[in-house]
Parts: sequence; C-alpha cells; structure tokens
Amino acid sequence: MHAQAITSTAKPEVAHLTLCRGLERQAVSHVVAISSLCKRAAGETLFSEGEAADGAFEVVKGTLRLYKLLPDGRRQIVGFPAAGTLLGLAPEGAHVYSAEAVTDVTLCRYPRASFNRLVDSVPGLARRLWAVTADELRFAQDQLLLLGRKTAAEKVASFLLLLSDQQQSPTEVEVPMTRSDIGDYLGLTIETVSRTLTKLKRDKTIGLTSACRITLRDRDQLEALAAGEAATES
Amino acid sequence: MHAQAITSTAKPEVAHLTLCRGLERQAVSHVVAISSLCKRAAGETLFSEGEAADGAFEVVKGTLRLYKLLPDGRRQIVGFPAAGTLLGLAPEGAHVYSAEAVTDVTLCRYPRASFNRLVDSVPGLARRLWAVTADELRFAQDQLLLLGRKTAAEKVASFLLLLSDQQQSPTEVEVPMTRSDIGDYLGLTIETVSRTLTKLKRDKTIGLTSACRITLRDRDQLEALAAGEAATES
DNA sequence: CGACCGTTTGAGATCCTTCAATACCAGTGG
DNA sequence: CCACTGGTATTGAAGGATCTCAAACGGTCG
Repeated sequence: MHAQAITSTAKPEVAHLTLCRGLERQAVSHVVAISSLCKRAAGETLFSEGEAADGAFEVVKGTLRLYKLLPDGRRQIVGFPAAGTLLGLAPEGAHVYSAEAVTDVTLCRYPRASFNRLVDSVPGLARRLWAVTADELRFAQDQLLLLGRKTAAEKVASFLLLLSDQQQSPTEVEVPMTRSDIGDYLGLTIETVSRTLTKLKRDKTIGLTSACRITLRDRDQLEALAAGEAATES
Repeated sequence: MHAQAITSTAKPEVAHLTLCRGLERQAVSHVVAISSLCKRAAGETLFSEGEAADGAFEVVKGTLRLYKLLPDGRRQIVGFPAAGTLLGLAPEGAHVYSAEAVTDVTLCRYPRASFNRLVDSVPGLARRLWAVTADELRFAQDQLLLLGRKTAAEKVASFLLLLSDQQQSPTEVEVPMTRSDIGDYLGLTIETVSRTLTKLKRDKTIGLTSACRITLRDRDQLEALAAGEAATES
C-alpha cells in the first residue's frame, strides 16, 4: 500500500514487445531509442481521465485497470490490460479513461512526440497500430453485448474464460483484481459477483480454492453460459 | 417492406466523402476509381455477422443499425451509423456484426482488395483510418459506461442527445428507428423505453409530437441526466 | 372501415441491488 | 501463540428497477 512510483530510463528488452512485432531490425532500434521503463506499485495511478495524454504505454508485466467514472462515483471498468497490451495509443489530447495498477506493474513508455514521429517514419507502423486499435474495438463491442444483454451468470462465465485466455491456462485462473473490480467490469455489484461464483461452485462448474484462485472444472458449461445458450440448469 | 437491393457502379460525388477528407487531389481520384454506389431499402440487410468481409462502406445517406446476436435471439445494437460514417473497415476476415438499413440508405462501397492497395499507396491514409477507428473505440467505451452503470432514464437521455448531435439539431430530433431498436441499443426492453419517454414527457423535459419526432424541451435537464448527475427529480 | 403493426399502458414477477451482518485472511502487537 | 484490527469476501433478507405478459391504443394502408 506504500506508494512508490519509479520511472527509470533504462532500456527495456524491447525487441520482443508487441509494438515491435513485425518490424525490421532498424525500426526496432528506433523504438528502443524512444522507450523508457516505468513501474507502478499495486493500487497506484498511471494516469487519470481528462489528463493530457503525454504518451503511449505498453504493459510489460502485471495488470492494469482502465475505468471511467460518473460524477456520483459509479465506475465502469473498460479493460484489464495485461502484458503485451498497448494503451493510450490514439488520443490526440486527453486520456479518455483512468489507469491504475491492479498488481505491481512494469510498463514501457513512448513519449507522444517521438512516438508520433516514429509512426510517420516507420513504414507499416500506422497500419499495425490501426489493426491493434481495430482489435480493441471489436473487443469493446463484444463487451457491449455482454453488458447490455447477458445475465449475471453469463457475464461471470465470460469473465472467467477471458482470464483463462489471457493467462493461457485452460483450467486454473488467477484473479488479481477484487470483486469490486469484477463487478465494475461486468456491470454488477460485488454481492452479485460473489453469489454467482458461489452458485457456480455449488454446481461444480468451478472450484474456489481461495478468493483469487479459481479452477474451471466444467469448461464446456462455462462456454455454453458465456455464449448465452440459455441452458438453464435446474 | 418490398426488398429491392440495388448496387450500381455509378461514381458517387466522392470528393466530399469522409474517407477523402484531407487527401490530395490525386489520392481522391484513386478513391473515386475504386468506389461504387450501393443502395438498400429500409429493413434490408447489408451484411451479416460471420460473413466474409468483402469490403468497406461509407454511409452516404440514411441510417443503419449494426448489431450482434446471442443464440437465443437477444440482440445488442452497437451503433446507428448515419451519413459520413465509415464501417467494415478493419476486419481482415469476417464481419463482427450484422448491418441492416433502418431507413432507405445510400452507401459508397470500397472493395477489399483495392481498398487495401489504396491504404498502402496513399500516404497518411492508414493513419487517418487509425484515427477514425480510435474514435469509434472511444465511443464504444462511452457506451460501456452507459450500459454497465446508467439507469434507464440516463440511458434514454444520452440517446436523445446523441440523436440531437448526429442531426445537429439542438431541440428537435427525428427518431427513424423503432422502440425495439432503441431498447436493444440501450440494453432495455421496448416497454421500459416507452415508459421512460412518457415520464420525460410528463416532466416536460421532452415533447412527443409523434412516436418518431421528439422535442428536447429542457436540454439542461437531459444533459444532467445523461451525465449521471443523480439529480433525482420527484 | 378493418386489419396490421408498432407504441403505450397496466399488473405482477423477477433478477439484481441494497442494506446489514457475518466470515475470512493477513498483518500487527501484546 | 493468540487476540485484535482492517480490509475483502460471503451470506441473508428485503426492496426496487426493470422485465414479462397482456391488453388497449393509434396511425397506416388497402
């Protein structure tokens, strides 16, 4: 809980970063030239909605939460970027969401000005960034379907499968975020999240080793739920 | 209701299309060269989720609805693109949502292969498309907040202001879509949409000339509602 | 006029929330 | 070692916003 914001200028091992995939040797060296490492302890803020966006980031290690707030404090989390995710890419002005560290995180930072020059000078980079952003858009639209039309159980099932995908672990997932984070991501309250998990446990669809460690015992059932195949089990 | 799908190869007056804004004279002529006009009557399908994406479109006239379905028929509308909107831009494979005409529509179509060549050959185009997609992403994230955390009244108020913006009409909006469309856009049922509109009318916040014609009588109140400023009026 | 389709309105049910209490877990200090 | 504390998670009971089901209304078209 003790805040400790470290921003080093040490060059990350940038060659295998997401931003560099598919780039030529020389282009990669340019990316390395402008990047710097940046760390945040769990709970710390990376940037806030409305602040000037002074650059882009790539998550190297750990998990962030990105969220938007309503004036009275209602919160909607729009994503939990993990290692390999680019963020803060497009905004030509202010950040459109806030970013906090869920766990201790390491990031790679690209200052706005040099990043823009890079995009102009490296052929194909704009197109790659376009593709990345288009992927995020697709993901956001899936989330629209989830928030607008799925039930609590379907939402939670979708979320567990998302974690499973992210962690490339078909049966065992780590849940670094709190129930409150999960609720604000799925448009539910913490109580509903908790109750839904308990119900899935009773049904032997999942196992709850601890609050942050979940076993996917019946992946088929979870996938049916997440897909919305109205298979209402008694 | 009688289906009538016309696809002409007549060149649209493409010079002032969204895709061309900011492009040089020669580049514009290239865009013109690959584009074709395309029309759909109200209710007709432009493409369906899962189909191969054979090109991109720009709405020239009219309104579309883009939506995703769950297996049991639950529908989430992800957007109502109107004139000036580009769509089907990014997908390297299948469409990720279905598109239908809400009103009679005119579109400009860019076939995939030539469009891709264009993106590679026109400097700055990829970057522009990236910016367009980033804008859509931002919009989708606002919609996440709406679906996940706003009340029915806040959702409807946001929707009316969106229409007002789209139509650049501060007090009078045309509602071309049905209550069912609105409900599936806001994550509500048609009954709740209708009741909410009736309540806003009783409160003299809006006027309901007819089902598809709404007067914004108290824009401040609508904006306060849409922003989520928990101003619960008696 | 009468049928049709979308909208509005009403009454009751439901899912999820709210409020409140209890349980759990880790860290701290006695 | 164990009680205490603070924070998070779980569980319970009651309430409410929205949904479901059903009927009435209203505009359009033949």
